[in-house]
Amino acid sequence: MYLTKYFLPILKENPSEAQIISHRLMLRSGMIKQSSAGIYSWLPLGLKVLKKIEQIVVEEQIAAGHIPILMPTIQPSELWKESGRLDDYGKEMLRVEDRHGRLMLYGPTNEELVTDIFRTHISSYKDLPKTLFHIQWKFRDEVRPRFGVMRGREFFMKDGYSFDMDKDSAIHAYNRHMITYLRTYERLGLKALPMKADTGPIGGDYSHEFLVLAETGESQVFYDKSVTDLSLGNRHIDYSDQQDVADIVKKFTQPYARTDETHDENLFNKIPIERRLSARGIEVGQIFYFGTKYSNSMGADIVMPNGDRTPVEMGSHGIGVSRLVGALIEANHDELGIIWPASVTPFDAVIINLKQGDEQVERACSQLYEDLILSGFDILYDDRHERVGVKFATMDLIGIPWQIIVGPRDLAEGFLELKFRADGIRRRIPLGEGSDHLVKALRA
RNA sequence: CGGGGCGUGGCGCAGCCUGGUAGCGCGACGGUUUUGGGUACCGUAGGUCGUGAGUUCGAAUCUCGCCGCCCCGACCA
Repeated sequence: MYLTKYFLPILKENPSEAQIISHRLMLRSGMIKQSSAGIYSWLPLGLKVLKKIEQIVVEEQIAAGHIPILMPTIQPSELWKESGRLDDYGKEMLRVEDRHGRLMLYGPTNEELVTDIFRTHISSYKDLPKTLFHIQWKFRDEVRPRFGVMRGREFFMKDGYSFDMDKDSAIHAYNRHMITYLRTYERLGLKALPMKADTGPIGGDYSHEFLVLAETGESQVFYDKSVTDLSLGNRHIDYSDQQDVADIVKKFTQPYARTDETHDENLFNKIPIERRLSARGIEVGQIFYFGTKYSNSMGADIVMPNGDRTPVEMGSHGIGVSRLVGALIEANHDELGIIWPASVTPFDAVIINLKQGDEQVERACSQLYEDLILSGFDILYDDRHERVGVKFATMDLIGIPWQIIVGPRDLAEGFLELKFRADGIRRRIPLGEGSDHLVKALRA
């Protein structure tokens, strides 16, 4: 993408409404624009990141055998009357009336809808287990939205719903989700710790939430340092192996890790003092097992092998996709701007032309651009007629991991410069034939 | 929802106390500048000062209502 043809509305100054760093950087780098309190438009750069996160989330769900669907944002209130949540949910639920005077609502979550889908089409244990998920915009009319997309009213979220014939199988679904989530966060380059959670308004008695440690987090968390050393790495997961999956989950949930809601001072004090840690955390996901709460009230029964009818066992599992954009920035930035992890960066590299208008340099830049695009990279080419300082500052701000710097001085000697955003280190690289050197460096 | 603050061109702000129909910086746009770390010069466009009512000869400035936005708290993915 040639920058002069793109839409990247950079702000030089901090908008006064943004207090925390991720919110500021998202506004300044032209990722989002506020539409009203807690509601945002996603501009090109922000949308690319949002979609990349979404893609990773989807891939990990599919890898575990979970099935994508898409449910609507506007839901009929009748289903919520059935489950009993129409009154329970309170003012957080945005209610609207259609032209016929029928009460509708903008979904804050989808248990009712998915249960309705399930009960009309599935009625036998033979069709189980099944996990349906979707990634859709949700709306919760927060009293006080804040922190930009991290606590908006409208938010993009993956929510998955598991259906199983018995509790054993449902717990396996729960465990499976925990691993898919851990994998997802690892791919995003985030350290997210699973913590024993309160079940909140959705109800149930089995729940973990995932927290990214960051000073601006909204929750106080307490944990055993040993939990931060755990990671899945590249190990292969066989999701059908119930025992193996349970063992992995056990390893990750064994060490003490709780938010202030479930914190138990006595248990915490049993951890050796040098491993006893407390910090702030951003919640980026939560998983629940809640049994038959909805299947019971909504009549989602299945026929068991012995012919008995019984309410299906359910769980729900959510990852805040739009919130993750903010969380990622909270975890990856410096005083100059954002530093994107390679997995979600809006562009793989940017070509900075130090002397726009110079025929040689322009030719070299376009050639590099073509070569790198052909090699499969997503490249931004800063071809603006701007001072170099402006270009460097802009690219540091938007946080593209690699900056390919091309100027007449180095070019005359057959070199260009490659700068890594994260550490600022620049390397002089021979232009060579084509862009082999670059491709190698970018893939490293 | 309780407490506090703010609403003046795209962004950041001044002017308001001591009423006399708007100003600065950045940005945008058009030129010149060909630049190795937030750009130099010239020029142009853009605001009925959130909104409604009131006071007054006259309101961005004073009074009241309403709306919006931000911060702290309670709440929340």
